[in-house]
Amino acid sequence: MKPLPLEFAARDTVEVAKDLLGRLLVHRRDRRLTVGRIVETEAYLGPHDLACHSSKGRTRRTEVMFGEPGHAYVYLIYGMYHCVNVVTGGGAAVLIRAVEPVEGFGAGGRGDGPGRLTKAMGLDRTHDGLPLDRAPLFLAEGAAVRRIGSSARIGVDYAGPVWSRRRLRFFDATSEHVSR
DNA sequence: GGGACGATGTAT
DNA sequence: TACATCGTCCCT
Repeated sequence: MKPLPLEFAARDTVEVAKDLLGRLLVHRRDRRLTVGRIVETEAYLGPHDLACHSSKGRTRRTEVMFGEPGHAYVYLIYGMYHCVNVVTGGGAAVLIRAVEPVEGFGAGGRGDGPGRLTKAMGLDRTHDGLPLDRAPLFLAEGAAVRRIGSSARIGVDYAGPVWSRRRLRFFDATSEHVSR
C-alpha cells in the first residue's frame, strides 16, 4: 500500500475534500494495519470560514492548520471524541466524517461518524501534526467514487446563516457507511 | 483561576 | 431530547 504524496493536499480545499472520497486512511500501530475507505468529508475553508476553527485566530491548537499541507489536524470534541482532518494549508482543512471498514476494525468497530472512526482506528491527539505520507498514519489510493453527493455541513449552526448553509459536505452517495 | 462552549454519540 | 465530559480560549 503506497502512501499519497503530501502534494495531494496542496490544492483547493473543496477539491481535496471531494478527491479524498474513495481514498484509504491507513493507521499502522505495531505490526497491525487499520484501514478505512473514506466515504464522507467536510471542507473547512480557512480563517474567513466562520465554521472553521482557524477563524477564531491562530492559536496553539489551530497552528497545524496554518502549516504544511498533507499533515493531520486532530482535536478532541465534547471531551470524548477525536476528529481527524487533512490540512490543506492557510488555515484550511478537510474533516474526515466517515469511513467504510476495510481492514483491522474489531468486531462492532464502526466508521460512520467522526468520533466513531477515530475510536475504531485508534486515533487521538498523539497523531496531531503528523505527516500523512508515511507510517504510522497515511493516505493511500482507493477505489474511485461513482456518485458524489453534497449537503450543508453538520453541526455548524453557530457559524451563522451563510457559512452554516454552504454545501461543503461531500459523500459517496452509494455507500452504506455515511453518517446520519 | 474560572467559566462557557463545542466540526458527537448513545441511551431514553 | 437529555447528557456525558474536558481541552481550548478568553476573561478577570
